[in-house]
Amino acid sequence: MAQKIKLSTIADALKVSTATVSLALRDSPLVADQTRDKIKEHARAIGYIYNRRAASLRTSRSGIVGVVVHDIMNPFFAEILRAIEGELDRSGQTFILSNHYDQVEKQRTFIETVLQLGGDGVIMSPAIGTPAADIRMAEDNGLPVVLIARTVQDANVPVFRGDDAYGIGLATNHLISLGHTRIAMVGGTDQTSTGRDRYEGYLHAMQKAGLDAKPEWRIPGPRTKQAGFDAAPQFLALKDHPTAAVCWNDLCAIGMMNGIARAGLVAGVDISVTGYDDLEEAAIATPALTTVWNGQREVGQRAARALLDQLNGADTHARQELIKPELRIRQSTSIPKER
Amino acid sequence: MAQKIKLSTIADALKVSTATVSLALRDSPLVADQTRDKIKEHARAIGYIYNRRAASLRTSRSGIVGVVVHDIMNPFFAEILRAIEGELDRSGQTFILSNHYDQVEKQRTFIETVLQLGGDGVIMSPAIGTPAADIRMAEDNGLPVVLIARTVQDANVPVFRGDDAYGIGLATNHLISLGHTRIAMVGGTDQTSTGRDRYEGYLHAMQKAGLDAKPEWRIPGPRTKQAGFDAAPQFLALKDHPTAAVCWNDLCAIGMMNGIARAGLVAGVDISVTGYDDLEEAAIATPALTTVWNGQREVGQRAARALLDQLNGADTHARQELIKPELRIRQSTSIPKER
DNA sequence: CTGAAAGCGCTTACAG
DNA sequence: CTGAAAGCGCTTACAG
Repeated sequence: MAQKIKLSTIADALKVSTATVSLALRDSPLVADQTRDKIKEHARAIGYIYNRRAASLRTSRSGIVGVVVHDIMNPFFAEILRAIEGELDRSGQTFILSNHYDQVEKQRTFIETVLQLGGDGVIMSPAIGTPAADIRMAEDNGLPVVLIARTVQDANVPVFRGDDAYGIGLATNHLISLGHTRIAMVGGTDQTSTGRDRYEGYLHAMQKAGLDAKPEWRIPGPRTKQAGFDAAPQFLALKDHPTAAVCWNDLCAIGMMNGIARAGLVAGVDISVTGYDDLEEAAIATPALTTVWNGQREVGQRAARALLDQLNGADTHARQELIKPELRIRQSTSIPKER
Repeated sequence: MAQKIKLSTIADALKVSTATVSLALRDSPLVADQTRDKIKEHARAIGYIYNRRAASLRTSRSGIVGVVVHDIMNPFFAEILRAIEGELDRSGQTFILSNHYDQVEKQRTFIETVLQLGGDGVIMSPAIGTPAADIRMAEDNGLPVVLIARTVQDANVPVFRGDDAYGIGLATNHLISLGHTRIAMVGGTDQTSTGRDRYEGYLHAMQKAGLDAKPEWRIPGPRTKQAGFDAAPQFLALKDHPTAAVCWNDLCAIGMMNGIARAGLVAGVDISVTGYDDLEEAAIATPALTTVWNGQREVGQRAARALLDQLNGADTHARQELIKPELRIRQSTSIPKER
């Protein structure tokens, strides 16, 4: 590694000032075309690398956006992240990513890091138990925050997520219309807005149809394939043998379908199962999963755009945008079959 | 957002110099205990945020590590990333992440970004067609590179990956020992070292057993669930009806098992299928997938540690570390059944 | 143990 | 259209 090349290296070689070089490299109209071309050409030739730390120290804009979610291994978040990446890329923003695994402490550390790096903003799916104060802390230090997927009480920032109560209603009503009367709800936790909203939505749909949603029919917890798989025996042993399961998400549903298969039953024939999210793999699961499209791409795109708009000075008032979910009927649901 | 709080804010308030504050905050033994405590206490009280850009401009160490892989949505990489994250976290390093989707150009842009941010190093699974020059460019600019999963010809840097030829041999030999003689290989591309090595390993195992590996039995391409799913009809229509498929990875295998189920056949009974990687979900697939453990966690941990060691001045000579894969026998393989 | 001063590599008014 | 100079917020020799 030779001598570090900086603006002044170019300036000296070309007998101009660093100010001119700086402006030229950023295509300022203040610089004569000829001068600019000469400078850019030389910079490329000697392999100059722009030092963003120095620039950002001066301008206090870093081009960095922090993104923190529960777990990027979860395809639900991965799909959102892809959309965010696409948007940020297009604006030349770099993003730093972290999982918080629903640990408030880890999330706090991450926000701190973004602040230290002079980040321009943060997009986050808040960890369970995130206090509004954590979000206010970021904003007080000039770091705008945008929430995705989950809400935080009293945090006065934009939120982008699906309409959970409505969406789970679509799935529940679909099963009811097929003739199911004993429908269980599997997965999700009351500790998140998403978990509460979906359970409420299920209860509401059942009540509206005049059906009894027995408390025993709720199996809370599962949010992963493994957990859904493990919950299958529990579901099958449920009192009064429900003929259908509304699952909290696709992962839980796919896992449970695998668990049902292990028990010698066939999902979509013996037991109807619905998912939630419409992950890419929902369509190729066996059987193909009836689920609710939850607009991951929409959420990611809109959240990123909202943040970018805000960075560009737009007045992004704290708004809550609910994406309208849509039912996707496939093979995992059918008319009830008594066991 | 009030007045920006910086070192000198604290220094002024406490009638000490910024040098003392700087040293105190970093727990230098040069500072008297009393002074240090007073400074740290005050810093916390007024909500001081350390400006890493400024510090790193001075020290030329940023605490940032770049990580770039094909696609974080791919659980194979996601599992590696988790391990990397764990290691970096422990050393207080932040990582910025990017997908290159096998586009050399996107990968180059990312390396450029890491350089601009003054990153301390890069861990990458090189995109198809990565020229050694791209890696040399990073190193020439003081950015150490560590490769994972794939090799780049003539790039003189550490590589951590599984022993592909050996691993695929385990799967192939397992099928042979069950009595299969017509075994196809599905998925993977010749454009990566991984793809070539696994195909070679399969050929080698077949030859060693005196079996004919017909070129038609190779279905190149699939690396995702969707692609594996789509390849199922093609496999089932193969000349001489192979009774088993060695798949290039778990995703392809799981997708293909779903495709086989759609065709009314049962994987693990009518057709034997092996995967590769032993992703978390391999064990809960239906049927549970016989596969080859590929040490994702090992790869991630060792790669991260190698980089950290290098940052701490260790002489990390360019070495290639092959993790020894292990066979995991489950339900998707059985004795051959003629169709 | 503490302080004064220089410098990391940029950008931005301000002159000319 | 171009240049000289100050300053972003730290850290690091160097004195004392």
